[in-house]
Amino acid sequence: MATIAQVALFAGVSTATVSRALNKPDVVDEKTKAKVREAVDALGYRPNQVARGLASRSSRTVGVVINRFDSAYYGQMMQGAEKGLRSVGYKTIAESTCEHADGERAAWNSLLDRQCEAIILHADALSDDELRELYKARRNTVLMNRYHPDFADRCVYLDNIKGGQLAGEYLLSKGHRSIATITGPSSYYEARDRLTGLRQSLANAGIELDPALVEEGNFRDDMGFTCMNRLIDSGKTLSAVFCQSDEMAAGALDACRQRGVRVPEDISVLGFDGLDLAYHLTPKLTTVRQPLREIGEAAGLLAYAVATKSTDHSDIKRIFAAEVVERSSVRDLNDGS
Amino acid sequence: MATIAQVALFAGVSTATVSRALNKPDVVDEKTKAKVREAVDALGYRPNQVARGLASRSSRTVGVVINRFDSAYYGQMMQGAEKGLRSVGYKTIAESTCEHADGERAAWNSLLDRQCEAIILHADALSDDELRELYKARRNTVLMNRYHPDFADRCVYLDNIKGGQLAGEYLLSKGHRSIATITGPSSYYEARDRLTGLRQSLANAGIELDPALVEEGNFRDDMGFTCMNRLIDSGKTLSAVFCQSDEMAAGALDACRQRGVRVPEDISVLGFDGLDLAYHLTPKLTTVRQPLREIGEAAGLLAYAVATKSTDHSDIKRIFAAEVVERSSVRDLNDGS
DNA sequence: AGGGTTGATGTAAGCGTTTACATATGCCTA
DNA sequence: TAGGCATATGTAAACGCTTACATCAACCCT
Repeated sequence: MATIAQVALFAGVSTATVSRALNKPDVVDEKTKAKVREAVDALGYRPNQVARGLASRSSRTVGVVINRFDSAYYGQMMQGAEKGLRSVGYKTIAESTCEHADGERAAWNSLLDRQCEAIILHADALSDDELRELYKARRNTVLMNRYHPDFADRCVYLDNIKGGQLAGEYLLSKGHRSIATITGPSSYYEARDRLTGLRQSLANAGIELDPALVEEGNFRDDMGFTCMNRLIDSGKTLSAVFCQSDEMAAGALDACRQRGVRVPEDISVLGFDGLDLAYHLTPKLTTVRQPLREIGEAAGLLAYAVATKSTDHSDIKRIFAAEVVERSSVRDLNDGS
Repeated sequence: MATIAQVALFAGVSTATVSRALNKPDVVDEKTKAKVREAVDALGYRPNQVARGLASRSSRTVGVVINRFDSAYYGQMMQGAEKGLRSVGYKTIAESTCEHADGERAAWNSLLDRQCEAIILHADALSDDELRELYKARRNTVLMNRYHPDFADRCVYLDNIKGGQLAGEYLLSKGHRSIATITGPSSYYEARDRLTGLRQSLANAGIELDPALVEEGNFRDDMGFTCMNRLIDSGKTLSAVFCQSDEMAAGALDACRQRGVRVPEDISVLGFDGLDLAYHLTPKLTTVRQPLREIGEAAGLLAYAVATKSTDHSDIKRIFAAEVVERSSVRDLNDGS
């Protein structure tokens, strides 16, 4: 609770000298520094970072606005972002929005009011147009795991098209030809991209994705359940279904179990995300993993670069690639032949 | 980026009046307020919360130090805490520590330097003695889901003894008599308490817990796997095992599957925590749920009370009760008789 | 010896607010 | 009409730092 003035008094120097001794040690005399150190220790002085921020107009803080904390998906990105920021001495002030556009806007504003030097936004609800407005108003926003064409250099994201391709190629490589998919909402570009990627990979193999085999879900497990049931009811032959999220895959697995279809013997199921959840499912889910922690960390680093106005941040990775984590929910059809 | 001085100039009043118009509207004239409002709108003025905090010496911020964000367990508490804090207009500045005592101490200090008015600590690594020191130094710390006898009124936590009892009583009610348990590390009071509770409930039914049937795990799934194997290998008869975490239960389920013991036909498995994970396991795991979001929210509210030095916070719930969430991993032995 | 460097420190003006205190105006009452 | 009291506003001093600028001493060079 001691102030810099008290330290200065104790050490018999001016506050400016104390400040310099602490912040730019090379410009102050060794003996003076010793006196200051002594005073600091004696008084248990710790600089008030808020005052420091006000005076130096740099809060060393960035805001994170995120849908929610209590899901592994967001949690991993949050973890990565905070880690990245912490590694450069920045603090993370976090706000959840419960998937509400008003919440996202309000959080963005109030974090700026707190003098956050940059904002990491995981915007689910805000439209591209609104994001453009925000970005115009204050150019210090970083989009985490979302791509926006107008400020691509402020986006850290997964290449979803490649992710979809990877899913398709993997299934193809295991001998699957009749492939179904349960997508996310078509209003999400992630969902569209993954579908596009899947289509492309099939097309490369001369296969067209049967429209009757694509069900639109919402990334959540109950829709995985519903869509899988629809797929089964359709009576179409299908050997594999690619779910655009692990949660939907979990629902799909439940549906299969209830209907007596065995996974992977009768139908193979491939997930997407690579959450811990996938590991705990039965059968253990083969899935396309997004490197969420890495994406979060990169977003943190990019936010730091933005905050410090460092012009060159070409060293920060912004586009990430998915990878398949092979477990036991996809059958290798080549084996049996 | 407008400052209060510019607003004052624009409105033709003093900065003090602008400040009052914004913060205590009832003491300023209606016409003046209108002028101020106009100026605020015209200039797009938004008060600098950092400066405001410095001047009024209240940052309206509390710090949360937590092990990590990327697990459902911590995520839920984090979600609750942030929600509680947000509901009273406070910001959450969060730091993860990766289960490291140094990290917890460093985070605690640096958050205080940032003028957090209270700290919510989920301390895993810090010992009771160290916590006592911290608390002595600054009495504005709240312990989230941890109990410390020396400052019980600053703790929000689950009644783990009752939780253990509940587990025992539930198993008993389903007709189980040979009960095994896989505990957390005995260095954790939670683990000891849950075990105590289990013992008590069995004792009430005239049963003594067989020491050979208690395995010490570490709350994580690999140890659940290992311990379950040991239990099976022991050759002892047991009809149910109570795992002190859902993760360990997941591991235990895996072990059973590998060894060909059916759950719940051959052995029943009861979890603890009530994470989403439990729902996705096969069979769906019956578990003793801790209300983690509620605990987090209460911690947030208590932190607020501490921050505002409100003397009476008897309305804030501090001790929470677990509840069993019934699913399909525990067999009802009464049925078959 | 005088002028120019260099290095170390002090002085004081911010940073953008809040707030105690002073001042001014109008109104009521005796 | 003077005194007292509200009410509304302004003045200026904080809050705890940083930092541009001024100052001063010591040293070096010609």
